[in-house]
Amino acid sequence: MTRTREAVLALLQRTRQPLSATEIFDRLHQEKVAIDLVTVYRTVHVLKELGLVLQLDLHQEGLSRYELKEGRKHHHHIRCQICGQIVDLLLCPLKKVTKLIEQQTQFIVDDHTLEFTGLCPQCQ
Amino acid sequence: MTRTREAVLALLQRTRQPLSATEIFDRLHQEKVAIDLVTVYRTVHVLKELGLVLQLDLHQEGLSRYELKEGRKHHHHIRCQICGQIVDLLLCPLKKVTKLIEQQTQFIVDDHTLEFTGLCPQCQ
DNA sequence: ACCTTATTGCAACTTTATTGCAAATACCAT
DNA sequence: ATGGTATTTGCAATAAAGTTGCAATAAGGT
Repeated sequence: MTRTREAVLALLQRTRQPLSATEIFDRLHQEKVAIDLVTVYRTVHVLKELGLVLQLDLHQEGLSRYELKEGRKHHHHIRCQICGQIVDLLLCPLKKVTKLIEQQTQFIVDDHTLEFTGLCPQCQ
Repeated sequence: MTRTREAVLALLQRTRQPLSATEIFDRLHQEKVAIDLVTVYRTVHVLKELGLVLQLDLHQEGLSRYELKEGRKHHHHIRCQICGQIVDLLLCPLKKVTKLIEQQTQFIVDDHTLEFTGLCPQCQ
């Protein structure tokens, strides 16, 4: 664990929203932390491998976002199509469905992604 | 409707799997249909606007895929992590959940994406 | 056939992400 | 602390997906 990685981790800890690589880069530079964009990519990759961070690929965003996994329960997201705000959904209705799918398709399911989009209260 | 657009549409009609822009380009060229990659992108965009085609952004693929919407019911997908095969799931367990989310978050939900990944019968 | 409008191809460009390599930093044993 | 090894970082170059501007071509109506 280097100071650069600590800085990325600390940023993710104090940020509610899942951040993209560019956002991590920009925010750290605002805080006078010198970090290369390549290092951001490599760092989130390492943190993901270590199981500390989750990678999110939200529909039609065309980029990856990263959020802290540490101590968080399995959850999903809803994104506002106007302002881009991302809110956590502390539910998952897919346990039974997963079993049904395994029966119907003969796949072994090992993951799923679920995301909602819509209009947040402010943008309605 | 031009012959180029007909060719893309016809390809999507006879293909089971959702295709990426590059795949559409490659397959049409194999069939001696001269089409520019840019035109593929513009065509699928138009077909999407017309409501004929659905855009899929599957998790961690890093590209968009397109499938025919025409006459198909709302559905989701499961993708094999080994061979990349994509199979349709003719179910959607999210109607009640959507209402719950609208109550909890005050968002107006207008869409969702749901995708499963795992191992297909052949790759297990 | 003619004229207008929409579509296509080419080239250049944008954005997100990855790779190679040399320099800098962290870690460990002494 | 000091030195040596392995890891990490920054820079430059590159890759891949997708977009934009513009001139040339094709489509459609009268």
